[in-house]
Amino acid sequence: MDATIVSARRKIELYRADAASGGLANCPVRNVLQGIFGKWSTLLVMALAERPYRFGELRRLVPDISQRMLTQTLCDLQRDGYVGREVFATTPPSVEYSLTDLGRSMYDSLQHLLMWAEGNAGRVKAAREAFDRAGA
Amino acid sequence: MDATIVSARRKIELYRADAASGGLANCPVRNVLQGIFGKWSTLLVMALAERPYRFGELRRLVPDISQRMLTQTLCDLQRDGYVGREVFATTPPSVEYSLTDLGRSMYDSLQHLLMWAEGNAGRVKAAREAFDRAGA
DNA sequence: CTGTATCCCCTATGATACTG
DNA sequence: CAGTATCATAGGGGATACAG
Repeated sequence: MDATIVSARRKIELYRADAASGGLANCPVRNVLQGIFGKWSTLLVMALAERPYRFGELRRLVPDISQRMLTQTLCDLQRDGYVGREVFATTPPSVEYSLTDLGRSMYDSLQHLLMWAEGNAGRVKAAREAFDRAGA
Repeated sequence: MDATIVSARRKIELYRADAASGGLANCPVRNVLQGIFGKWSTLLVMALAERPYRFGELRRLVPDISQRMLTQTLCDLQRDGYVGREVFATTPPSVEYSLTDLGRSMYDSLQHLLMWAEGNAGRVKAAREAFDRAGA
């Protein structure tokens, strides 16, 4: 039984840790993951890992996002401690967002998966197409 | 400009790669991530990383999941090439699910984030509570 | 420029019942 | 045992208009 397998079992337990007290919805690991994998969260964290951005800059950088979701996602990331928000009393006012140390730390771990996704997107796509062909 | 920053910029570009052709929904990296971060996907991959499981075993292991979502999530994971499905012609029939090489490879990269989440769930929780206190 | 406030819709998820 | 089919629902997400 190697380290990977042991680790997997431990994580299942953690994932299910609070199953007794209200179901998996209260699981701490799951709570963290849900904050990271919103539709826009990962993309914004990636952007802010590059450098701080202002609100409008982010909007231009990610043209698909609605203003509502940009505000909301940034607020969620700030609430989880990944993103810091600094207001400058210019006229008109400007707001700068940046990764906190916690956010940077999280991003370091997230990167492994991002790189994997980047390198294996073709394989996954091929698997999907093969599966769909077989079904049809 | 260190490797992390360069890498971040590259990923943003990849994330947005197909923005022209139908929006970020067609982004290859995003497509992969969405398959991994469904509500139950990660948990099932973690379980199957430990050892192969039969359908009923998984259901008992994850009592919160509905039968419908267990079937559907397993099917999605199979479609993406992460999970293999083997039918045994016993009576009554039994079906065994296991991670493929692709699934194992993906899980190796996912693990970094899972370990981070496990080790930092407390920090994130504290950040949320501080944020909510300030707002209230 | 940086947000809030509404309204609306659609998809992911769940509950339940039925089948090979 | 291992699914399918059907119906119902909540909430994530978008469009638009307004505000400090």
